[in-house]
Amino acid sequence: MIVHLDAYAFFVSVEQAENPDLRGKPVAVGGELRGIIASASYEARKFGVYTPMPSAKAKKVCPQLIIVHGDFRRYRDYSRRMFDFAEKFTPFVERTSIDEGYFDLGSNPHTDPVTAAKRLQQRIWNELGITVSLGIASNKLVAQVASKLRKPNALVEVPAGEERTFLAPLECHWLPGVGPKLSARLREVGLRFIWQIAEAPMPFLAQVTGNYAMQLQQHARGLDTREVIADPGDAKSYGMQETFGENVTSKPFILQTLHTMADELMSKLRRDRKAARTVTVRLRYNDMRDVSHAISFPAATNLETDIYPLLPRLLRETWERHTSVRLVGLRFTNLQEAQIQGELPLDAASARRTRQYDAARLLDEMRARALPLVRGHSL
DNA sequence: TCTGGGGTCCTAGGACCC
DNA sequence: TCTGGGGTCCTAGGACCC
Repeated sequence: MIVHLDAYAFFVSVEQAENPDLRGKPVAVGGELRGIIASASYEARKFGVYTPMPSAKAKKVCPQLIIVHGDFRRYRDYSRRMFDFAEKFTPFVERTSIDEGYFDLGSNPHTDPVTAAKRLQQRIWNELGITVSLGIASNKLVAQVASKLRKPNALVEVPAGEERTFLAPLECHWLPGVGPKLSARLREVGLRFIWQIAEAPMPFLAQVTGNYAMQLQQHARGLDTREVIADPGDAKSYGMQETFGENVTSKPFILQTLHTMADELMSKLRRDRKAARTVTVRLRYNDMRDVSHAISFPAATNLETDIYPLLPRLLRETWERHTSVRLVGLRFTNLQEAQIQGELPLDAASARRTRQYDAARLLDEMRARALPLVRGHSL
């Protein structure tokens, strides 16, 4: 059996665990200026605060709302401890996000999944003060839906053989992969409930959802063959984006922002001994239109000398005159293991590259050591 | 006081190769 | 000379997830 764990209002729960005064109050974690609500307490939701609602609007719907700024280091720490508990029950744990994951209890016939899940739920509450919901089913998909069905602090078990019956009466958007767009499209053609997708003739469904139709119908019938993966592997891209407090029309300012982002991302690449082959710049204009441009190198890199000259060019290609920019983003994709010293044979170019790489890494390490002394705290 | 930030995956068209 | 078809890579955009 597979268990899906879903923390309830995770960020807010962590804040409440750290500061019990916040319990029982309308609390949200979110940004101030043009930010959005990332997590809202049960009390806040009663006022109509939901995610991702603009913070400004949330404050309007619920004037007494306490908005806390997120502390992602703390959330990551709680997350790690939460999944450490799960690993005491089974080595087959797959984290899918900071507050969600699967674990497979299948192999041990002496373990009753429900009893084990209850113990885990209790333990997370006792030791972390975090409320989680758990879904138990024969596959990932059904376990995930089950865990989200009756939050908070729920434990929903779907007995083997009843997957399809369980999903049938739910509205389509409960299926993972059915977001606002597809949901609306399905409704347009009269498909409102999951049972209707399960029973729809395939040619009809294919007309509506294209190549996705087969998988969608499998899911609607409660079928899913994915396994719980203990090691999800490395990230496939590194990126950053920033929404400005006010829309920006200054190209130099945006270029400066891109440089800062590039520095940070290249540091991350080097730290993880990765290099990227593709760089993408994205602008979001004041009308919420996203425009992006990308360039690929013949070989992966993580060096300023390669990346910096590209930024003005990418910005120029993405830039539209007379339109102000609300967001700028930079992303590195097509990641590879970085080539580091000791690789043979070395031609002149790659030798220079290696020296640059070592110098850059050294600089990163020096910065990492110096910063805590300079600032009085570590990152 | 409209609409964040971190990602993944898919698609479609064009270039290019054989 | 006016033309096929398969394969791969690259780019831009978009849907979706938490």
